[in-house]
Amino acid sequence: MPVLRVALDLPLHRLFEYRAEQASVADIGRRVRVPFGRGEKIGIVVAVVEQGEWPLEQLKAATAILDDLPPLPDDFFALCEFASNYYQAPFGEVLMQALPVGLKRLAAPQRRAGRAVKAVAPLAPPALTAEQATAINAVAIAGGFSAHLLFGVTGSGKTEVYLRLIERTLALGEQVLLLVPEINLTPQLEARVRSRFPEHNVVALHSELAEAARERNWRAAFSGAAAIVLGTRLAVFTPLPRLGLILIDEEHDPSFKQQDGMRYSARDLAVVRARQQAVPILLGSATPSLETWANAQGSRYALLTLRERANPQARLPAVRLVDTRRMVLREGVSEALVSAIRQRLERGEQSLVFLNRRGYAPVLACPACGWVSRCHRCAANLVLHLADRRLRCHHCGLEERVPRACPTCGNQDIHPFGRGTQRVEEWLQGEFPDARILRVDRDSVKSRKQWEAMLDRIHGGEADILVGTQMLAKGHDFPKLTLVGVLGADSALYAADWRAPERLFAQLMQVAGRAGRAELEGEVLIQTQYPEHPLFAALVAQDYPGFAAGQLKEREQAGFPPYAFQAVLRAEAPAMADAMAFLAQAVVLPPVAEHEQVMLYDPVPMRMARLANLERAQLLVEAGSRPALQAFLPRWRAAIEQLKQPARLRWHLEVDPLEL
DNA sequence: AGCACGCCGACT
DNA sequence: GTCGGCGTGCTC
Repeated sequence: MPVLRVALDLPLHRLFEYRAEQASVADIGRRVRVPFGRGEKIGIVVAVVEQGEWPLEQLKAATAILDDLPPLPDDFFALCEFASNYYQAPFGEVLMQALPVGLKRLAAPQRRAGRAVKAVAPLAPPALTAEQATAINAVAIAGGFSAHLLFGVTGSGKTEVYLRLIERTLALGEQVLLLVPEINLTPQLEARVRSRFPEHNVVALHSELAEAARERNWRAAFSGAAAIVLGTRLAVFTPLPRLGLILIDEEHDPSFKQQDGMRYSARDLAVVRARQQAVPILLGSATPSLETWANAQGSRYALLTLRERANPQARLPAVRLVDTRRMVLREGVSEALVSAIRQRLERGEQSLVFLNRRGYAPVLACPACGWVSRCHRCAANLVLHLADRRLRCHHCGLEERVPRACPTCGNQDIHPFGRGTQRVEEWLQGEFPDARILRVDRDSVKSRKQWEAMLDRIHGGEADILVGTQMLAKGHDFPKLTLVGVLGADSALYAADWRAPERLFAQLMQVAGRAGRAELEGEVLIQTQYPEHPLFAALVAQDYPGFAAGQLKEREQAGFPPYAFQAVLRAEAPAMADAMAFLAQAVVLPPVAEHEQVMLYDPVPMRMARLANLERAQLLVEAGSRPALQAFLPRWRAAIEQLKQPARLRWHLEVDPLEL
């Protein structure tokens, strides 16, 4: 009697066995309906054996092996198995999160016919620069697995390199996986890919797609009908029978890291997948992550640099610092920036004021008694949103109305402190009464539809001044935009997070790239109290390699990644003492003593110590090598699972955390 | 993760 | 006298 070994979507690191008379090894990779507890579940057949580990008479019979889909292939299992081991996530959970929801349901709802995709007229490809040709060739001639970093500033023509490589891959009859940070923010790339390959089926895979569309596209990818899969991090798991190339655009972007459930890096898994399937992978960025840059300086990745601008008419914007130390600012805005904006208004050009803080002011406070608007569920302030007269917590979503007087002492004279986009917008409107100002942040743009409408308005010249957060920094070409002003950049310079400079540099390079495409010269004005800071010097020189070298040196001296390998154990509970006590037990578990190359730090409350009424603490684990860390984690995790779990405590492990 | 069973407080 | 709190243990 054949026995099925089945992976189920459970937080357990083991498989379950079922009897199945008709089963054979051909069923490995098929979904299966099985009785579980008093109900039923959908699982995936991982193995079919003659003799299971459990006595046959204790096994239940599988209800049905589903064959509406071909079996999931070996390479899919291999990637999931790697992810399961590397991130300490249960295998069944990893497998199941990789499938569209429709395939995990017991009762399959009837499917409707898919809509046909409208064809677009193809565009003539532009001529290549020498550097582009070299890069394309380097990827094309490498046989089997090869990893490359395509390093080039905005406008250097990275996309054209992607498109040519896609073209070559399609010509070989192979499929392309193109991963992007957030598809909603980059409709231009999707449009460009579609219009370039009108003969080929391009499908999108991201979490904002409707369930049915996502399943349809996933099936098209799996069946081989789709030639190009354009997706966000979740798409890295998509089974592709003829995968020939993986591309990762904006590889440094933090959104490639999943922040809940299994906390994986889609970028890192993509490299693993490329190696497993012996295909080339190309990571593109103007400001690579320091991990990737270090790999490209060493021998792991080949470095392909695009120095020239693909459009020779487009010049790099001039980046200037505005030293605000001895300046009178009005609402945080310098006279230099005001007059630069005025100039643009007179010339009929657009300006962008970048401030990565939404709302009117980050806090409302009473100068008489020291009261500040606090969130009672989080260790955070409530942000003043004057547009709808609410105080709002940006972490848990708590909302309150704005009090007229101080809730503690009754003082009527309470003030907003600091500035967000709403306040800057309001002030600029007073300063430039005739200018059309558009605020672009998550409060003014809530959906993809609104975002597209906003982009249309900007492109249609309906705005003179844009005030916005990082939403505006991502790859959009605004042809009439010639000035970028940056406010509030300094806060990242003295942040406790040692990755903050890396993120700030990337963000400022990206937003600077918005200025002066096409024929008009661009100018970037960065207001700062630290004009001598090396980060700004590198930014003015637009010298990423110099900046990266400095950062890597600091990281090496401090023993931070990529020169150390980290994991964190986090615990959250209603009482901080419970979270801390749990971590204190974990520090002294037996495997800790047996792994001398692994160092465990003392448990500490997290930076955001309270979130949505839960107290949070964490414990950092560090090793000098990845193998040392990887040898330790499974044993430690198993021991943690055996611990008595205090009531209402939840914990998780994160490998390669981006934020501590 | 669900979902049972299993013993101690405020309610019809 | 019960409804229900969540602690503990199991699921092939």
